Amino acid sequence: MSESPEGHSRPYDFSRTSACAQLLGQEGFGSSASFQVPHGVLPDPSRIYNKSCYSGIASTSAQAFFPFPSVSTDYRPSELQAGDFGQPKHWYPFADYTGQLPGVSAAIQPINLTTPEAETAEQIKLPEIKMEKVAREDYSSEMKIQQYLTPQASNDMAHGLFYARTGTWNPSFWSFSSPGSGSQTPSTSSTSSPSLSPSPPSNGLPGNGYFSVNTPQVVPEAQQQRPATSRRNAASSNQGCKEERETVSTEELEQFARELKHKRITLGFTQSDVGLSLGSLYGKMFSQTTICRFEALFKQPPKLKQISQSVTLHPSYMFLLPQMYKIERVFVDTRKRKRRTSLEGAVRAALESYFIKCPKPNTQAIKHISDDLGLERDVVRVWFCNRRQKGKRLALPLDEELEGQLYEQSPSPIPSQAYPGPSFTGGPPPTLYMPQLPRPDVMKQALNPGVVGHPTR
DNA sequence: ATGCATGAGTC
DNA sequence: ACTCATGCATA
Repeated sequence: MSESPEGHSRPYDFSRTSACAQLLGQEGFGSSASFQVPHGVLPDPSRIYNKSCYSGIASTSAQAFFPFPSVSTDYRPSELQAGDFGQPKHWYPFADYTGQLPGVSAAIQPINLTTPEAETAEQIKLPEIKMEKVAREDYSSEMKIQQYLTPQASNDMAHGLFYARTGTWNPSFWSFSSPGSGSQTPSTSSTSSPSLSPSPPSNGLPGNGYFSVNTPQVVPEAQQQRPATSRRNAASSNQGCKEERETVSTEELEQFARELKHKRITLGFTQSDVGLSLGSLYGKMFSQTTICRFEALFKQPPKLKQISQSVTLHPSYMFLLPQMYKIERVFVDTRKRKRRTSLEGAVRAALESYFIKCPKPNTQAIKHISDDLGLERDVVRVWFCNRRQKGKRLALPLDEELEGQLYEQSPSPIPSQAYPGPSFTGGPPPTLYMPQLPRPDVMKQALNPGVVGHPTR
């Protein structure tokens, strides 16, 4: 086996996180109708993904205070750039909003430092985070959201959540979360104040008003109870009681994931940004990995599902981020994580082969395998665990399409009788853990008994 | 995007 | 000891 070079640091890039989620939430999911993405509008994707493009102050701090107009402007930046290749480095997602065209430079400036919100942000002192890459040690698994509510936040919007700004959200999609929203017209303010210094709530900004959300406690995933019954959605019943909302349908969640992704990309944020920002909402951040899995449409774990549900139900939380963002370094990577083992192709194939024969090897079997392949027992054990997990993950989505016929009903595509060794065949063959749609390369080998006996040592 | 790892909860 | 949710590290 081989190991990866280094494996200890656990950096978390807090650099530009703060505003992100919020942005995403902000209007982003607005009119889905406008989600058309004219291909070709993104001549140079790298630009958007390139961190340098938006690592600057401008984007983050500024973004936070812009109620994007309609999504139709997505990808606008490209357009701008089209005529301004001289400034490839800066991609300002909201340039269009500001009404400034090419003069992008303007948009690049720390525009909103003058806005009330900005001040607030400063007071709360969130910020270093967003601008610079903070020391890697900043990896903290915990962050505190201290100011969930800005003082002013308040009242009128008390439970109002984001309703006020429903305009920016896609009514159809979010409606179920906004009691009053239904009646609102999406027009809103978004267009009203393109200025660089938008004013507070009243004008539709995701400003303080939204902080009224009381609540951190509303969100805790745990609380998201899901009334088995409902399938709910839209519009319904939740008069004012944001806390309990019923279950969001799968479709809605998928929709959410899609829009989240779309908006994220549109705004030039990374999955990490989203994870961190979301974290500020729930007191727990998520890794890039998790967000990635989430975006991958429903391969995500239930827990995240709940979170998305929460966000879906309480989109306004998305607005809270920037101002209250506060990360506290709780600990500085003290634990030592085992170095990641990198299994060679042949070994993997062998494991795959074993897996097919017996997805759930007992201790003895594991020992046998580890000996055979020259791997640590634990490595083998973990591999099997992960393999099973992977199998499920892959199987599930497919399941829906296939109506579960393949995985739910049949234990395994490959009869377990094949497992070599007396002690390995134990109980009934497990279900689900099947490598569906195996990658040819891997499976070919895996299915070839030959490799099994030839571990790479 | 995904492979390997960790840790909590559960059986 | 397993599942599950999630993260670090890497391809």
